[in-house]
Formats: sequence, C-alpha cells, structure tokens
Amino acid sequence: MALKLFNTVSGKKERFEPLEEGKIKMYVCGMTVYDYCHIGHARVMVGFDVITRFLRHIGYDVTYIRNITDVDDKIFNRANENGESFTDLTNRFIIAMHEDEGALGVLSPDQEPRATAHMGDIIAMTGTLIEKGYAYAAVNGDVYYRVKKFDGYGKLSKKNVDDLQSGARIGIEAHKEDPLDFALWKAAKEGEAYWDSPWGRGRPGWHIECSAMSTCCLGPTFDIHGGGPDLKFPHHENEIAQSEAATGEKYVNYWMHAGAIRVGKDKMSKSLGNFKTIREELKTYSGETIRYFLISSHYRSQVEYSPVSLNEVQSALDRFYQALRGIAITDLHTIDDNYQMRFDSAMCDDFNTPEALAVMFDLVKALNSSQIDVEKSVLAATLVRLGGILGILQQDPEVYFKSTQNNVDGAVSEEEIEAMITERASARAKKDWAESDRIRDKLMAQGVVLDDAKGVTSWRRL
RNA sequence: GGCGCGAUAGCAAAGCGGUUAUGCACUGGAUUGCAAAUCCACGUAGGCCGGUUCGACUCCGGCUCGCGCCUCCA
Repeated sequence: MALKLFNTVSGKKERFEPLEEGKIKMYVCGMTVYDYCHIGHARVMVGFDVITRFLRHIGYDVTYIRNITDVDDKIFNRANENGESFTDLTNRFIIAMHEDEGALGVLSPDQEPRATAHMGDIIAMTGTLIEKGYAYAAVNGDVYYRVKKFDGYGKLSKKNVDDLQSGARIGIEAHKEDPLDFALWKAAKEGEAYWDSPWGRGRPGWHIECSAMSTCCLGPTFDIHGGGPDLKFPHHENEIAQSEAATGEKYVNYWMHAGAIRVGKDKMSKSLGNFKTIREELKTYSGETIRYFLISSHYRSQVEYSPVSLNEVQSALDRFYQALRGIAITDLHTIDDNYQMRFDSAMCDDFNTPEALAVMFDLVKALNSSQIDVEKSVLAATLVRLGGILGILQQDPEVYFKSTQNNVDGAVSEEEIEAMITERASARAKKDWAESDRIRDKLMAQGVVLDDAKGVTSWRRL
C-alpha cells in the first residue's frame, strides 16, 4: 500500500519515498515555552503523534524530533514581568507542556532538543552563513540573513520576493541592508541574559535554532518537516534559506502543515487572545474527547472549536466504548484483517483520520450486531488495535464510563450509586415501578444513567 | 493590494466521473415494566453560471462568499 502525503511545497499529494529505505526522519516545530499550550498547539501535537504512530504501524523506523524553543524575546519579556529568571519560566512551562501532552495521550518524541542546549551549533551555523556571504554582522552586533542572496526564497510559502518588499511592513532596522533581511543573532540589551559569540554578547534570532537543531539531530537533509499553519511563513521559509545556504544541500523532502483551529470565524491565536488552553479545557472535557475532536477532521483542514462540537464528539466516543463494554477479549492479537486493511488504506491517503474513523464505525456496527462470542472478541480486539493507532480507545470501558472527569464537583460517589441501585433492585423485585423510577430519575439528575440488561443493572456517567 | 485554501444533507465530516460514506441530532419500529444501550427503517446533500462527457458533487473556466498568510502566533 503506497503512502501518499500532501507536500506544502508542491501543493499536492505525493507518493512518499524515504531517503533511506524503511526509515523516516521527521522534525516538527514545537513550542516557544512562555505560556500554557492551547488547542492550536494540541492540534500539532496530536496530529504528528497520530502520524508517527501510523508510520510506525506500517513498519517505518521513525525518528521523531520536536524542539523546544527556550530563548526568545517573548520569554525574556514574560520572565521580566514575572520577576523570575527566564530559565525558571521555561522550566515551569516545559513541565506544564508535558502534563498537557500526557492528558491528550501524546507519546514523547524521540528527542526534544532545547535551543539553549544548542548554542554552539547555532553560533557555528551563523558563522558559516557569514563565511558563505549569506549573512553579515551589522555594527550594532546583530547578524542578519541576506534574503535576496538566496535563490528560491518564497518557494514554500509561494511568495514573491518583490511582492513581499512592496508590501513590507517589516520594521525598518537601520542596520539592515534590506528590510527583508532577518536576524540570525541579536545583540544583548542591557541586563538581558546573553551568550558570547564572535559578534559579541547576544542571543539567537527566532529561526536559526530550528535549522541548527534539525541539522544537528537529523543531518542536513531529512524526510519530513512539520508544524502549525502560521509557521509556513516566515519561519519555515527562513529555515530553508538558512539551512540550504549553510549546508549546500536540500533541507527537507516533504513539508507538512496542520490546519488552523478556529473560534467562531477567527483563527485561534495568541495575538487575538481567543485561545483556550489545554488545561482549561481539560476541566470540562477528557483528554481523549479533545483528542478525538482533533482527529475527527483531517489534519490539514480548519476546524471550529466549540462546546457544541465537543459534546457531539463525546457522544461518538461513547458509541465506541459502548460497543467495547462487557466484551471479553480473549486474544488481543487475532484481528480482522479486512478492517485493518481498510483502515490502513484510509490512513495511507495523507492520514485521512475521518475516513479511518468511518471504517471503525462500520466495525462497531458489525460488532454490535454479532451474536457469536468468538467473532465479537476478534472485532473488539480489532477496534482496540485500530484505536491504538489513533491513540484512542485504550481505556477499560468501565473506567471510561464511570470516570468523574467530565463532571463538576460534588458528583455522587460510586458507593452511593451502588447503594441506590441495590435499593432500586428490591423495589423492582416487588414491581414497585414508581419507586424504581424515582431512584433512576434521581440518579439521572446527577448525571448517572442506568442500564438494565440481562437482569444486571450497570451505570455510567454522562 | 499580492499569494494560498475552501464551499457537501439540520450540524459535523470523507471518498468517488455512473452503485449506502460515517458520526451527532430527528422520526417510526423491534427490544424493555418503563427507560438506557443495541438493532432495523428513514435523508438523491453537494454555493452560482457555463463547458467537457453518453453521464459530474467529483474534471475545466468564470463568478460569489468564507478563511488563512503577507507582522509575533501551532
């Protein structure tokens, strides 16, 4: 089955050919750690997590690198406002990021290089760019990249250098040769943290750290580079310019970008201030529900994040767990190849998760309809296996349904629920339906639904 | 203004040149003491105008609308 993926450079789906047979080197732009991650970050984290899981499932040996940018103006500013050191700030938010990822079921990348740990590589690459004439040190201690010198600048984001210049709103820096030039190295201001360099004390510009870290971890050329939609320009465009000028080799074969998360009509973004942090949303929805929401649309399309869609998605997730509930899976390894094949073929088509989920729902219908225990076991095992590739359906259904995660404070305890069920059972034995229904309604009012099936009453929380 | 992406049933969201997407919601039936869950039944949807074709939601052109990037943003 041929893997096809959409390459931002060509603007179309391409058949994937790895640099090295059976291996994939992938780099994804991670967070700038000065605040909590929001749902937009979650889309990238979950999206590339699913991609990595699937690539491994079809047999690739994937090296997945996702960086942490821990030097940046915004970090310094925030640390300053807080009156703390910038390293205290970044360490705090790195821990928070890992917690958020864990809640969303995101597996750790193979490496998470930090910019501060690669200062030597950053300085070396900047030096190389100066030597090759692609960069220049200005008198104020800044180092700039000479954009016009790089042939093909704008190839990724489909921008024309002349258009950029005519519409340039880029701050005119007195020390730049050209307004389009961007900083590789910034001279330290009074009282700021700094690193020593051949151009004086300073810190790296925004884009160079990714060029340095990706080259360091994966070599000058690698297979896939991913990130959020707003990184295409200028970040990724600048990375290409830096890396290809420095190494003289092609930087990346396949560029992948996620679609934006919207809030109403607008893109969820820092600047608009309309973002929802992952941890804030986790108070209302489980990590699995948020994850499911994120994979219920294709990774490249825009999605609107709203309570309505989250609630809808929760019902869909319930359907999966309902199908799994009460089934004894006797053998996790025997699965139905037909569904696996349909699932794989959907995923091989540019990671079409909505199509893959449709296959899983077909499976659910077959599972719910089946009367044969062996068959049910195989189908349930298949469902769990496919879910695992998407990073969902790995909980025990009982735990899933009884979890208080989605409930506000003061939820009824399991003990109380069980006691009321016992009470109701004796009422039912006496055919006292009024009392039986009174108890059930009371539980319902507290978000607990009862199920009388085959003489046994089970319950779940809404 | 420049560049790019999109427009599918009540909502969400895919594939596909001619045969059921799928999920949520809704309605009827089966089941149940009544429910819940489940099963069965039910939706010719595809922005507008042209073109190609025996046939287009699917290909081509134009239009309209929406969104994104062009500045920090995942």
